[in-house]
Amino acid sequence: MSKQGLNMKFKDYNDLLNECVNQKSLRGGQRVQAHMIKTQYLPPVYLRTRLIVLFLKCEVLNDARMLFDEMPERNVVSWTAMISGYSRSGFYSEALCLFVGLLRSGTAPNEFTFATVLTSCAGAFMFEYGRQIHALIVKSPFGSNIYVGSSLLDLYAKAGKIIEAQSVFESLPERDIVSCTAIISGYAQLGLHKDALELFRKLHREGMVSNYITYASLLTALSGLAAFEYGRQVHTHVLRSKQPFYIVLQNSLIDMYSKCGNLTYARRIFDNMPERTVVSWNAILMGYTKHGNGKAVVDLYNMMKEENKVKPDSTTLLTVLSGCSHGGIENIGLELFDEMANGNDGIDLGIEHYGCVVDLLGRAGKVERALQFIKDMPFEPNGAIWGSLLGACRAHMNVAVGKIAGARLVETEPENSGNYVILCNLYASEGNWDEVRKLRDLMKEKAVMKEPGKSWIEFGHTLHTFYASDRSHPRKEEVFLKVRELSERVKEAAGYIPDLSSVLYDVDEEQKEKVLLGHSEKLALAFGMISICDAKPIRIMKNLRICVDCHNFAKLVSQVYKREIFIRDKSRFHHIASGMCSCGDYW
DNA sequence: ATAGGGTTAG
Repeated sequence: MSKQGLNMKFKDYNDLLNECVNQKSLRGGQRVQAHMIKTQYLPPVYLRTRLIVLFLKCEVLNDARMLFDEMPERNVVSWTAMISGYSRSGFYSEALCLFVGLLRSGTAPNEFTFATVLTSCAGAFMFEYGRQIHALIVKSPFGSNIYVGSSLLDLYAKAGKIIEAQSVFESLPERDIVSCTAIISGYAQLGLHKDALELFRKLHREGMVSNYITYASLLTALSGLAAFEYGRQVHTHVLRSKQPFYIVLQNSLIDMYSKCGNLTYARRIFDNMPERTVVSWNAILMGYTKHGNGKAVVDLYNMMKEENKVKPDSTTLLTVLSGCSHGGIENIGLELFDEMANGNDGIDLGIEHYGCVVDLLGRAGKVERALQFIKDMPFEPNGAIWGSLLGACRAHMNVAVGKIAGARLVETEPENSGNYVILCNLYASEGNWDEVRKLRDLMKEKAVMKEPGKSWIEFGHTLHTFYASDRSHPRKEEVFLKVRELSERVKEAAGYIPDLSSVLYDVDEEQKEKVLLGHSEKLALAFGMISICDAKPIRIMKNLRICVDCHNFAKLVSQVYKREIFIRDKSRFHHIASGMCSCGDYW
């Protein structure tokens, strides 16, 4: 800026600032600002706002805020720019505070403001506040704006109100790829994977042109369904469509393949990535964790630290600890926890990380030490912690500690029926039938019906779903006969004894066995034995944790029929072959 | 001038 620049006017400043915004030049903006001060030029609202936008773009939020606070007057664009700056950087509550300031100042928000502020509500989990803003929008002329609409439906979806989200989506005067992706991902994020997939297919038929965000959301749903064939089709399609291969999409592919049981494909994508984020590492680590491959988890974690390009986050640490536990390398896990707790990574450990240590100690049979650890830890133990300890007590038949954990669990989560089952088994093992009876009464009174158990299996490009004692499948007769046949055969050949203590209904023994044979994973297994060719392994998915009896049943089937079985339950993969399971019977 | 949807974990 030379001498003749000293009497610069609005237009000159404006041109200069536009140039700076385009080039994202912070220094340029600062020079313009200094020049204005030097020449005592008082910039109008418009130019001040341009400068704020530039600072926000360069991520110097505090400088932008200072300019904003110094403004003698503001218009809706200045407010909105500042609000969206906070929102983009994740300072949602700051953004919401400013929105309140805007309303107080008597400025009328516009469609840009509403779109931004709804995103902030979702980010800050302030759904009730979002609903109030929705009421403002209804009174405003912006209800039919597509940006406002997609932001609003996303807010409802993230609040778990999918019906409201769907109705906002349907009321949109027009649809574009963003609003379509928002509703698909809404279903996927809520675990309504089947609905997400169906909606995707419908919108696709209607001509939706997907982009990489749409595919990432779709892949979340396919991971949940473990729909391997479909997932692979999406992968090929994405490759063929020659979109730039975004990291987010590769991350979803890693997750999809590992949740479909194909770690080889997942690892191939991971290895070939030119750039990785922490999510890429977490996704592949989680894959090995769920498959019980503790060594691979630790190797990868070391590789990550050696490479030193991507910093681990708290999810990484959690996954690594959980990987050591599921992978049966308790000592290494405990060592790593000490390292983490001493702050090498500068990440605060949460109660979940301490929960992993309880798992590690419990799995190693150090149940008393686990109890002591819980007493010493800097958190108030919650249901997950006591549940983990109770699981260890069941596996190692430690009735004394089990009573303590069980008592605390019945207090903290009286509605969880699974806890009663384990506790009853423990008391039954020492013949304390009085206590068993009391617990059953308590359970009848307090426990609620959990999510119904279901299992599914991919065959002939279709997912076949089974519920407990299901009679809806077209081949049900065949399936029931096959379950009986399997049961008789493993009884004879391998001494299968149904674990009747897992059934808590008050019915006779014959009925109990019937209940056990009706479990959804046994139905899916029988269906797989009928329909899938002998050479192929059977892959079953289950929405809850597999029960002890079904686990045992599958092991014996694998032994007697010489068949490889993969079961993905809520917590991990069980790779079952020759009568043994990769989980080491601890899950 | 200012705006919406996305990947891992529990």
